Amino acid sequence: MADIFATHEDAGPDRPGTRAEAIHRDIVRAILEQRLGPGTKLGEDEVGAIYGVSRTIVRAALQSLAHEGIVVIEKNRGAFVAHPSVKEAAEVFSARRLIEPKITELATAHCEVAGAALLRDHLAQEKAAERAGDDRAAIRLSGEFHLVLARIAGHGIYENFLRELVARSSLIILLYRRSRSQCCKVDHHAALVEAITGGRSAEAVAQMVSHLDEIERDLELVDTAIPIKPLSELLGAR
Amino acid sequence: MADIFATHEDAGPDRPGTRAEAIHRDIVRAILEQRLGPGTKLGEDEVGAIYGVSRTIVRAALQSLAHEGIVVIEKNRGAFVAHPSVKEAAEVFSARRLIEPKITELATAHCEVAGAALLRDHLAQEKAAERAGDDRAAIRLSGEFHLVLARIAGHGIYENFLRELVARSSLIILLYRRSRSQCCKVDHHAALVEAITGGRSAEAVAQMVSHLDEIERDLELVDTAIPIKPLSELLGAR
DNA sequence: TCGGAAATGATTGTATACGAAAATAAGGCC
DNA sequence: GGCCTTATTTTCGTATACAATCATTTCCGA
Repeated sequence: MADIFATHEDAGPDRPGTRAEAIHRDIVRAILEQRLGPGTKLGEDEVGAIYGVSRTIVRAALQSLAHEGIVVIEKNRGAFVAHPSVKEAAEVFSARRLIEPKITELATAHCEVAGAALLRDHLAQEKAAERAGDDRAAIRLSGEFHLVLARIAGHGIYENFLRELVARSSLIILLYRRSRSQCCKVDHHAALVEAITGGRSAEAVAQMVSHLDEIERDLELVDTAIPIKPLSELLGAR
Repeated sequence: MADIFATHEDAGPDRPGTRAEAIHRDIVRAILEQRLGPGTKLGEDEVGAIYGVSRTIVRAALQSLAHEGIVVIEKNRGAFVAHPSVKEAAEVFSARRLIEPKITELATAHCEVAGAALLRDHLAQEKAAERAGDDRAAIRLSGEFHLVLARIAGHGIYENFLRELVARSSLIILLYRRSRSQCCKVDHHAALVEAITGGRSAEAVAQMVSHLDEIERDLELVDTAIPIKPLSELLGAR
């Protein structure tokens, strides 16, 4: 089947799109890098000052983030980085266990040379970040690995769903992880890439399932005290 | 012109939340009732005039709808009701086939007396609408049936995902159905309710799968000419 | 000293104004 | 007559101003 309508956004180089989308991406990135923790207040003026835009733009970005469930907007109170409850955390991971095996299966089927190259390149980036001791990049890349898989799977809806789930996972891990160990081990990803590029679908799916199990096993899903995070000069700094 | 007063007090018994959310819901409702078809232009001023609010509110609603994939915003062009491609249609239904069996399973497990009452009440509404020949209500209720199931399942993420998928399904059915027959037969829903309230999980899941298969079988997923729809005095009128 | 009520400050909700981009219509040139 | 160019109009993108709401502080009385 050929893609008749390319209604989706281009995956070109870096595309600012609208400014609101740029801010959206930057905040998601900050969450993926765990610079922004749950409960952090995102004041409209404050964020607007950081990015040099008006509140109008910031509002659009925050509403978009709220729709993805990684920001909570309280009426007349403001926007805050979401603070997933234990129940929500469980929901996020059950959703991932449902969707990601399917994505893995699709990715294995659709993995042409281009896809294989993408995967190997991403894996190399992960390894490089880990070797360089760049924890922020490492944790973000390990989350984005799953999105690369979704991209290769060629299923836009699953990709969007997973984008949400991965971002929320980042918050959940920050809140509930019991160890300080790396959450997504590069070894697992490497094994996944092996199986996928080798076309071994069943093996790849099994790898993914056990990978997700391992991530969730490192969580302690009980209510914890709320860690309040300081202000944000964490944004915009690149 | 549309009377502004009507929308002002016509908030209904359900909570309006913010006004943007109310507009969001009303447009989704219009799509579920197939009063709004794919490609319909949703001008900001036009919609704002209908609901008696400023463009600011309308923008928020449209952006939210765009995020759910049922509205497409083209830069400097405006917002339009989405026109799902064949590929997107296939994606929507593959996603439903993945999620809804899981929802059915959960709903069966969590279906207490309250849930059973909800289901039976909804089923009665469907039957009543069908008997009354109210096609609009019938088609909307048949879509919302699946959302009731998700609500009973008690899984917020699945519920949100499915809300998106159901709305998009409505557009897809409008575009690609090959017959004029009712898309969701009440009989199927009745059988589902039977199995679910009876606690027969496997049977319920099987019913759901065959139900989805039937819906999709009634679609002809090939590109068709674009049916352009007239303006919207379809909104706000209840 | 403690508690409550009013004033104050900060922040968001909403509307409107202005500039920019694109679609549309009009006009001249070939 | 057809087509390219240009003027106009509509519509959106963004910023800003004002109003409403909530949180906090202050002040007074018991």
